[in-house]
Amino acid sequence: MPELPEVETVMRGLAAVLEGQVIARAELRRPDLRRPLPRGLAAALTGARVEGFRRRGKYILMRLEGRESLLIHLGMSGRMVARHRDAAPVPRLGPQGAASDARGHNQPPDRHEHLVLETESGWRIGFLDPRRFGQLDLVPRAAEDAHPLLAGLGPEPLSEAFDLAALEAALRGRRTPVKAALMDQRRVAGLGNIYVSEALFRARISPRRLSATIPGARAARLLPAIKAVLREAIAAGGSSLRDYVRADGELGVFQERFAVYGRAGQRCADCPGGRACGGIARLVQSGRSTFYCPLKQR
DNA sequence: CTCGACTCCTGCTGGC
DNA sequence: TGCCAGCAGGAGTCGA
Repeated sequence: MPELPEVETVMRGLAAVLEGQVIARAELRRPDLRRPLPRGLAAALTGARVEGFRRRGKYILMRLEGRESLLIHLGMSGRMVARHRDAAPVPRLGPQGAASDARGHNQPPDRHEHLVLETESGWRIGFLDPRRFGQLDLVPRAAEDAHPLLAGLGPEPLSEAFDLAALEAALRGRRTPVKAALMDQRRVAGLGNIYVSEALFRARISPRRLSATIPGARAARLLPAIKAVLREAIAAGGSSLRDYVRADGELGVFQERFAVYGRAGQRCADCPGGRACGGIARLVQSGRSTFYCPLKQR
Protein backbone atom coordinates (compact mmCIF):
# COMPACT_ATOMS: atom_id res chain seq x y z
CA MET A 1 0.00 0.00 0.00
CA PRO A 2 2.00 2.88 1.24
CA GLU A 3 4.76 4.52 -0.69
CA LEU A 4 7.05 7.27 0.51
CA PRO A 5 4.39 10.01 0.83
CA GLU A 6 2.05 7.77 2.81
CA VAL A 7 4.85 6.53 5.05
CA GLU A 8 6.02 10.10 5.64
CA THR A 9 2.47 11.14 6.54
CA VAL A 10 2.00 8.23 8.91
CA MET A 11 5.33 8.99 10.55
CA ARG A 12 4.39 12.62 11.11
CA GLY A 13 1.12 11.54 12.64
CA LEU A 14 2.89 9.20 15.00
CA ALA A 15 5.45 11.83 15.92
CA ALA A 16 2.69 14.27 16.79
CA VAL A 17 1.27 12.01 19.47
CA LEU A 18 4.22 9.87 20.57
CA GLU A 19 7.26 12.08 20.70
CA GLY A 20 8.40 12.48 24.27
CA GLN A 21 5.76 10.09 25.55
CA VAL A 22 6.34 6.98 27.62
CA ILE A 23 4.86 3.71 26.40
CA ALA A 24 3.03 2.37 29.41
CA ARG A 25 1.85 -0.80 27.78
CA ALA A 26 2.74 -2.75 24.66
CA GLU A 27 0.81 -5.78 23.55
CA LEU A 28 1.86 -8.05 20.72
CA ARG A 29 -1.12 -10.04 19.53
CA ARG A 30 0.58 -12.53 17.30
CA PRO A 31 4.11 -13.88 17.04
CA ASP A 32 4.63 -13.21 13.37
CA LEU A 33 3.63 -11.19 10.35
CA ARG A 34 5.19 -12.57 7.20
CA ARG A 35 8.18 -13.39 9.29
CA PRO A 36 8.58 -14.09 12.97
CA LEU A 37 8.68 -10.97 15.10
CA PRO A 38 11.63 -10.49 17.43
CA ARG A 39 11.21 -12.05 20.83
CA GLY A 40 11.03 -9.47 23.52
CA LEU A 41 9.49 -6.86 21.24
CA ALA A 42 6.74 -5.98 23.69
CA ALA A 43 9.16 -5.98 26.59
CA ALA A 44 11.54 -3.65 24.79
CA LEU A 45 8.73 -1.19 24.11
CA THR A 46 7.13 -1.26 27.54
CA GLY A 47 8.29 1.62 29.70
CA ALA A 48 10.37 3.20 26.96
CA ARG A 49 10.21 6.89 26.17
CA VAL A 50 9.84 7.73 22.48
CA GLU A 51 12.57 10.16 21.52
CA GLY A 52 11.79 10.73 17.88
CA PHE A 53 11.16 9.42 14.41
CA ARG A 54 12.78 9.26 11.07
CA ARG A 55 11.93 7.70 7.74
CA ARG A 56 14.17 5.77 5.38
CA GLY A 57 12.54 4.81 2.10
CA LYS A 58 9.27 3.17 3.08
CA TYR A 59 10.51 2.35 6.58
CA ILE A 60 9.72 4.24 9.77
CA LEU A 61 12.23 4.24 12.62
CA MET A 62 10.89 5.05 16.06
CA ARG A 63 13.75 5.90 18.37
CA LEU A 64 13.38 4.73 21.92
CA GLU A 65 15.25 6.08 24.87
CA GLY A 66 18.03 3.64 25.35
CA ARG A 67 19.73 1.60 22.73
CA GLU A 68 17.07 0.49 20.34
CA SER A 69 14.72 1.71 17.66
CA LEU A 70 11.53 0.12 16.41
CA LEU A 71 11.64 -0.46 12.67
CA ILE A 72 8.25 -0.39 10.99
CA HIS A 73 7.30 -1.31 7.46
CA LEU A 74 3.64 -1.15 6.48
CA GLY A 75 3.77 -3.58 3.57
CA MET A 76 0.70 -3.39 1.36
CA SER A 77 -2.07 -3.03 3.91
CA GLY A 78 -0.44 -1.79 7.10
CA ARG A 79 -1.94 1.07 9.06
CA MET A 80 -1.06 2.89 12.23
CA VAL A 81 -4.09 4.23 14.03
CA ALA A 82 -3.71 6.64 16.92
CA ARG A 83 -6.57 7.47 19.22
CA HIS A 84 -6.84 9.17 22.58
CA ARG A 85 -8.86 7.45 25.27
CA ASP A 86 -10.96 10.57 25.74
CA ALA A 87 -11.81 10.90 22.06
CA ALA A 88 -15.25 10.12 20.69
CA PRO A 89 -15.57 6.66 19.13
CA VAL A 90 -14.15 6.52 15.67
CA PRO A 91 -16.33 4.86 13.05
CA ARG A 92 -14.89 1.74 11.53
CA LEU A 93 -13.73 2.02 7.98
CA GLY A 94 -15.80 0.10 5.50
CA PRO A 95 -15.24 -0.61 1.82
CA GLN A 96 -13.64 2.23 -0.13
CA GLY A 97 -12.64 3.81 3.13
CA ALA A 98 -16.22 4.89 3.71
CA ALA A 99 -17.10 5.22 7.32
CA SER A 100 -19.69 2.81 8.61
CA ASP A 101 -21.94 3.81 11.46
CA ALA A 102 -20.62 1.16 13.78
CA ARG A 103 -20.02 2.46 17.28
CA GLY A 104 -16.56 2.33 18.74
CA HIS A 105 -17.62 0.87 22.05
CA ASN A 106 -17.84 -2.80 22.86
CA GLN A 107 -16.54 -3.92 19.52
CA PRO A 108 -14.59 -7.13 19.38
CA PRO A 109 -10.89 -6.43 18.98
CA ASP A 110 -9.87 -6.13 15.37
CA ARG A 111 -8.32 -9.44 14.40
CA HIS A 112 -5.85 -7.60 12.21
CA GLU A 113 -4.57 -5.38 14.95
CA HIS A 114 -1.24 -7.02 15.67
CA LEU A 115 0.47 -4.54 17.99
CA VAL A 116 -1.06 -2.09 20.44
CA LEU A 117 0.85 0.64 22.26
CA GLU A 118 -0.60 2.77 25.04
CA THR A 119 1.09 5.84 26.44
CA GLU A 120 0.89 7.18 29.96
CA SER A 121 -0.80 10.23 28.47
CA GLY A 122 -3.69 8.17 27.15
CA TRP A 123 -2.87 7.61 23.52
CA ARG A 124 -3.51 4.22 22.01
CA ILE A 125 -1.69 3.31 18.82
CA GLY A 126 -2.68 0.23 16.88
CA PHE A 127 -0.68 -1.39 14.11
CA LEU A 128 -3.15 -3.06 11.75
CA ASP A 129 -2.15 -5.15 8.78
CA PRO A 130 -4.68 -7.57 7.28
CA ARG A 131 -2.35 -9.00 4.69
CA ARG A 132 0.57 -9.17 7.08
CA PHE A 133 3.14 -8.12 4.49
CA GLY A 134 4.43 -5.56 6.96
CA GLN A 135 7.46 -5.91 9.16
CA LEU A 136 8.44 -4.90 12.66
CA ASP A 137 11.89 -5.26 14.13
CA LEU A 138 14.16 -3.92 16.81
CA VAL A 139 17.37 -2.36 15.63
CA PRO A 140 20.35 -1.02 17.59
CA ARG A 141 20.32 2.77 17.38
CA ALA A 142 24.03 2.95 16.80
CA ALA A 143 23.70 0.96 13.60
CA GLU A 144 20.20 1.62 12.29
CA ASP A 145 21.26 1.85 8.68
CA ALA A 146 23.19 -1.38 8.89
CA HIS A 147 19.98 -3.32 9.44
CA PRO A 148 19.56 -5.88 6.66
CA LEU A 149 16.32 -4.25 5.53
CA LEU A 150 17.93 -0.81 5.28
CA ALA A 151 21.49 -1.53 4.25
CA GLY A 152 20.79 -1.99 0.57
CA LEU A 153 18.42 0.93 0.06
CA GLY A 154 19.17 3.49 -2.61
CA PRO A 155 19.21 7.26 -2.09
CA GLU A 156 16.35 9.23 -0.62
CA PRO A 157 14.61 10.82 -3.60
CA LEU A 158 13.83 14.06 -1.75
CA SER A 159 17.37 14.55 -0.46
CA GLU A 160 19.77 17.02 -1.99
CA ALA A 161 22.10 14.14 -2.63
CA PHE A 162 19.57 12.77 -5.06
CA ASP A 163 20.53 14.96 -7.98
CA LEU A 164 20.78 14.40 -11.70
CA ALA A 165 24.03 12.48 -11.35
CA ALA A 166 22.52 10.21 -8.71
CA LEU A 167 19.45 9.46 -10.80
CA GLU A 168 21.54 8.76 -13.86
CA ALA A 169 23.81 6.48 -11.85
CA ALA A 170 20.77 4.56 -10.64
CA LEU A 171 19.46 4.03 -14.15
CA ARG A 172 22.57 3.81 -16.29
CA GLY A 173 23.36 0.53 -17.95
CA ARG A 174 20.25 -1.30 -16.75
CA ARG A 175 18.51 -3.33 -19.39
CA THR A 176 15.23 -3.42 -17.55
CA PRO A 177 12.25 -1.15 -18.22
CA VAL A 178 12.58 2.16 -16.40
CA LYS A 179 9.39 1.34 -14.52
CA ALA A 180 11.03 -1.67 -12.90
CA ALA A 181 14.26 0.18 -12.21
CA LEU A 182 12.44 2.94 -10.36
CA MET A 183 10.45 0.40 -8.35
CA ASP A 184 13.69 -1.24 -7.23
CA GLN A 185 14.37 0.09 -3.74
CA ARG A 186 18.10 -0.50 -4.18
CA ARG A 187 18.14 2.17 -6.92
CA VAL A 188 15.90 4.77 -5.32
CA ALA A 189 14.21 4.28 -1.94
CA GLY A 190 10.54 5.03 -1.55
CA LEU A 191 8.92 5.01 -4.95
CA GLY A 192 6.18 2.46 -5.57
CA ASN A 193 3.61 1.60 -8.17
CA ILE A 194 1.58 4.81 -7.98
CA TYR A 195 4.29 7.41 -7.92
CA VAL A 196 6.45 5.74 -10.55
CA SER A 197 3.52 5.87 -12.96
CA GLU A 198 2.79 9.48 -12.06
CA ALA A 199 6.41 10.62 -12.29
CA LEU A 200 6.93 8.95 -15.67
CA PHE A 201 3.80 10.63 -16.98
CA ARG A 202 5.03 14.03 -15.85
CA ALA A 203 8.38 13.38 -17.48
CA ARG A 204 6.71 12.10 -20.69
CA ILE A 205 8.75 8.91 -20.54
CA SER A 206 7.27 5.55 -21.49
CA PRO A 207 7.38 3.04 -18.64
CA ARG A 208 8.56 0.44 -21.17
CA ARG A 209 11.63 2.39 -22.19
CA LEU A 210 14.86 0.72 -21.14
CA SER A 211 16.42 2.24 -18.06
CA ALA A 212 19.76 2.55 -19.84
CA THR A 213 18.31 5.06 -22.31
CA ILE A 214 17.18 7.52 -19.63
CA PRO A 215 20.40 9.31 -18.66
CA GLY A 216 20.62 12.65 -20.44
CA ALA A 217 17.68 14.82 -21.39
CA ARG A 218 15.10 12.32 -20.16
CA ALA A 219 16.71 12.08 -16.74
CA ALA A 220 16.71 15.86 -16.58
CA ARG A 221 12.91 15.76 -16.94
CA LEU A 222 12.46 12.74 -14.69
CA LEU A 223 14.35 14.10 -11.69
CA PRO A 224 12.11 17.13 -11.04
CA ALA A 225 9.05 15.01 -11.87
CA ILE A 226 9.91 12.52 -9.12
CA LYS A 227 10.61 15.21 -6.56
CA ALA A 228 7.53 17.23 -7.41
CA VAL A 229 5.07 14.36 -7.33
CA LEU A 230 6.42 13.16 -3.99
CA ARG A 231 6.35 16.64 -2.46
CA GLU A 232 2.83 17.30 -3.70
CA ALA A 233 1.64 13.94 -2.42
CA ILE A 234 3.13 14.56 1.02
CA ALA A 235 1.47 17.96 1.11
CA ALA A 236 -1.84 16.22 0.31
CA GLY A 237 -1.38 13.70 3.12
CA GLY A 238 -0.72 10.83 0.71
CA SER A 239 -3.19 8.87 -1.39
CA SER A 240 -6.07 6.95 0.19
CA LEU A 241 -7.33 4.13 -2.00
CA ARG A 242 -8.27 1.12 0.11
CA ASP A 243 -6.36 0.58 3.28
CA TYR A 244 -4.40 3.70 3.79
CA VAL A 245 -5.42 6.27 6.35
CA ARG A 246 -3.31 8.75 8.23
CA ALA A 247 -2.47 7.95 11.83
CA ASP A 248 -5.05 10.53 12.90
CA GLY A 249 -7.74 8.75 10.89
CA GLU A 250 -8.01 11.41 8.20
CA LEU A 251 -7.74 10.38 4.57
CA GLY A 252 -5.05 11.55 2.20
CA VAL A 253 -6.37 13.31 -0.88
CA PHE A 254 -3.65 13.00 -3.49
CA GLN A 255 -5.60 10.25 -5.29
CA GLU A 256 -7.84 13.03 -6.57
CA ARG A 257 -4.88 14.40 -8.48
CA PHE A 258 -3.68 11.21 -10.15
CA ALA A 259 -2.97 11.94 -13.79
CA VAL A 260 -2.79 8.30 -14.88
CA TYR A 261 -2.83 5.83 -11.98
CA GLY A 262 -6.01 3.76 -12.03
CA ARG A 263 -7.41 5.78 -14.93
CA ALA A 264 -7.21 3.33 -17.82
CA GLY A 265 -9.43 4.36 -20.72
CA GLN A 266 -9.79 7.96 -19.59
CA ARG A 267 -8.27 10.85 -21.46
CA CYS A 268 -5.06 12.11 -20.01
CA ALA A 269 -4.71 15.73 -19.05
CA ASP A 270 -4.01 18.14 -21.91
CA CYS A 271 -3.25 15.47 -24.44
CA PRO A 272 -2.05 17.09 -27.65
CA GLY A 273 -4.89 18.07 -29.93
CA GLY A 274 -5.19 16.96 -33.51
CA ARG A 275 -4.46 13.29 -33.20
CA ALA A 276 -6.95 11.27 -31.27
CA CYS A 277 -5.64 10.15 -27.91
CA GLY A 278 -6.56 6.54 -27.32
CA GLY A 279 -6.76 7.31 -23.64
CA ILE A 280 -4.68 6.15 -20.74
CA ALA A 281 -3.45 2.58 -21.17
CA ARG A 282 -2.86 -0.11 -18.60
CA LEU A 283 -0.16 -2.72 -19.00
CA VAL A 284 1.37 -5.26 -16.66
CA GLN A 285 5.08 -5.08 -15.93
CA SER A 286 6.74 -7.43 -13.46
CA GLY A 287 3.28 -8.48 -12.41
CA ARG A 288 2.21 -4.94 -11.50
CA SER A 289 -0.18 -2.60 -13.27
CA THR A 290 1.33 0.37 -15.04
CA PHE A 291 -0.71 3.30 -16.33
CA TYR A 292 0.52 5.67 -19.00
CA CYS A 293 -0.37 7.70 -22.04
CA PRO A 294 1.03 5.93 -25.13
CA LEU A 295 0.81 9.14 -27.10
CA LYS A 296 2.61 11.52 -24.79
CA GLN A 297 5.04 9.14 -23.11
CA ARG A 298 7.89 7.98 -25.32
C1' DC B 1 25.02 -10.03 -11.54
C1' DT B 2 20.38 -9.54 -13.73
C1' DC B 3 15.98 -10.58 -14.90
C1' DG B 4 10.93 -12.22 -14.61
C1' DA B 5 7.94 -15.46 -12.28
C1' DC B 6 6.24 -16.84 -8.18
C1' DT B 7 5.04 -16.41 -3.37
C1' DC B 8 3.41 -14.62 1.01
C1' DC B 9 -1.84 -13.03 2.98
C1' DT B 10 -6.62 -11.16 3.27
C1' DG B 11 -10.41 -8.58 1.42
C1' DC B 12 -13.03 -6.30 -1.98
C1' DT B 13 -15.04 -5.80 -6.77
C1' DG B 14 -17.04 -6.95 -10.86
C1' DG B 15 -18.73 -10.20 -14.04
C1' DC B 16 -21.38 -14.09 -14.81
C1' DT C 1 -28.53 -13.41 -4.88
C1' DG C 2 -24.22 -16.09 -4.88
C1' DC C 3 -19.84 -17.53 -6.45
C1' DC C 4 -15.33 -16.88 -7.97
C1' DA C 5 -11.61 -15.01 -10.64
C1' DG C 6 -8.93 -11.13 -10.57
C1' DC C 7 -6.80 -7.47 -8.45
C1' DA C 8 -4.59 -4.56 -4.64
C1' DG C 9 -0.11 0.94 -2.53
C1' DG C 10 5.42 -4.42 -1.22
C1' DA C 11 9.25 -7.17 -1.45
C1' DG C 12 11.91 -11.70 -0.69
C1' DT C 13 13.25 -15.94 -3.09
C1' DC C 14 14.22 -18.80 -6.86
C1' DG C 15 15.67 -20.49 -11.28
C1' DA C 16 17.12 -19.26 -15.98
